[in-house]
Amino acid sequence: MTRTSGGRITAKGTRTRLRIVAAAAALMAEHGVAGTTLEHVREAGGVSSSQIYHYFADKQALIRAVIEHQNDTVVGGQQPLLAQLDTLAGLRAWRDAIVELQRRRQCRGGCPIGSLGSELAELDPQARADIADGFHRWEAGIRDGYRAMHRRGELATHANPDRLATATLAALQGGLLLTQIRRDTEPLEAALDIVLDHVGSLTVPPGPTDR
Amino acid sequence: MTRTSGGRITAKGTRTRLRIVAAAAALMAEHGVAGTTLEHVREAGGVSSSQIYHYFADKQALIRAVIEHQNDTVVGGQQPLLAQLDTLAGLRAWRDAIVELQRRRQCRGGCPIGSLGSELAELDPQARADIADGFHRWEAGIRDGYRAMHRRGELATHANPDRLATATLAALQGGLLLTQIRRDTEPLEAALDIVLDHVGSLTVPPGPTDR
DNA sequence: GAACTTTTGAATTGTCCAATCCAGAAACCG
DNA sequence: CGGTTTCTGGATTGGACAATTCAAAAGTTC
Repeated sequence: MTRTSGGRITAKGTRTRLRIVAAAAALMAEHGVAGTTLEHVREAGGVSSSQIYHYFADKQALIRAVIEHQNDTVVGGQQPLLAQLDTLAGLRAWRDAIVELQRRRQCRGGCPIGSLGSELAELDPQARADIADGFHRWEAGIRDGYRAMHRRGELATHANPDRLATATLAALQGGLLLTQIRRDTEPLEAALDIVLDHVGSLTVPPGPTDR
Repeated sequence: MTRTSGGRITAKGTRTRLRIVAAAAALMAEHGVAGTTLEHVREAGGVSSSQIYHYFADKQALIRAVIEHQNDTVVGGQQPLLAQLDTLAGLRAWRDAIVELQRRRQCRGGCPIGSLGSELAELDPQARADIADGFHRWEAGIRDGYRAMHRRGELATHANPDRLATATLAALQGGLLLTQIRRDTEPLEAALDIVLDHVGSLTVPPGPTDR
């Protein structure tokens, strides 16, 4: 997408570009944007300085490519789980998968998107907009499940699926942050559980008719 | 606290030190740690380079002083509101105050502590620990209210006040982050409301006896 | 396979910024 | 007041790192 100069790209070039972005994304997820120098990227990606500048105008352009990459990876990566978010059991499975992932990571590094957002929001307006976009896509995935439940009459009519989705994503982000800071999955679990419990309390049992 | 060399401090020195920390804290809250140079601090605080290094060993030491400062300011600053968190009305007032504050800020800058945490967690272990401490103090303030309600029998016995407090802080942090990224208080409101609604649903009405 | 374009490596430059130095002013203490 | 310590200002240094340059290698196209 972001090419320094217009023109075609060979298959090899595409691979090199991807290697750079992937390396930068991994490093930035682990050490933050400020903690990642282009020298680190060079080393981790096995590329030289001029290659980076061949594909990206400057560091800012690389950062934006990383955001795009994370948007695709994070949201795309949990697609199978998101698709099942239209039942309480699906929500619980999603919760468990996220908690388990953080546990395996030893709670290091928060959300790849959230961390970027926190670091760049007041520094680069374009980056902020790109990250907002990623969050919207993510939230949409969650929202679809709630909407389906609502449509099927499994959620109380007074429940607001869209607002519920926003709150779910917020709880996830906050839970991830606290979990990262504390090096303990407890906050993440507590944050998600309260949302799921709340959704549970809004659930209309299929057996007896309402009221 | 963090002096370069042991010795006494005059009243003037204390004021200068505070001026440096306050200026650094404000700048870092607005532009992030990486976005704040010591030159900015110098200018904003009206001090010279040597003054900063007279009171702090290096930039890292200054950052830690800023964390301490924010811990005191943020948690201490909402003490009057936190003290009233033992009723549903008090919780609502707290929620409204936070939302109103973000609105006045035009949703710029997230939580002063949370932002520092996200940026420093993987960069400086000591900073991470200090921030964890601030969160614990904050959470304790919230927890006290829930515990009081629970003790008075206003919360269902099966409710867990400590876990509720953790989830509340997580929702707040996540809400602040999304609100910062979206430049819209909606996510913050949704995140806090779902928690308050949940607490409300756990509330035992004072009139009729349980069961 | 020849002409052209894209891709790559290594060396280099320029800038920003953290950190240091030192000399003089102000404050403290007998 | 005289000696000592703390505090302050300005100028400077050193290093890290983003960004540039250029020529050679690999790849593409006809």
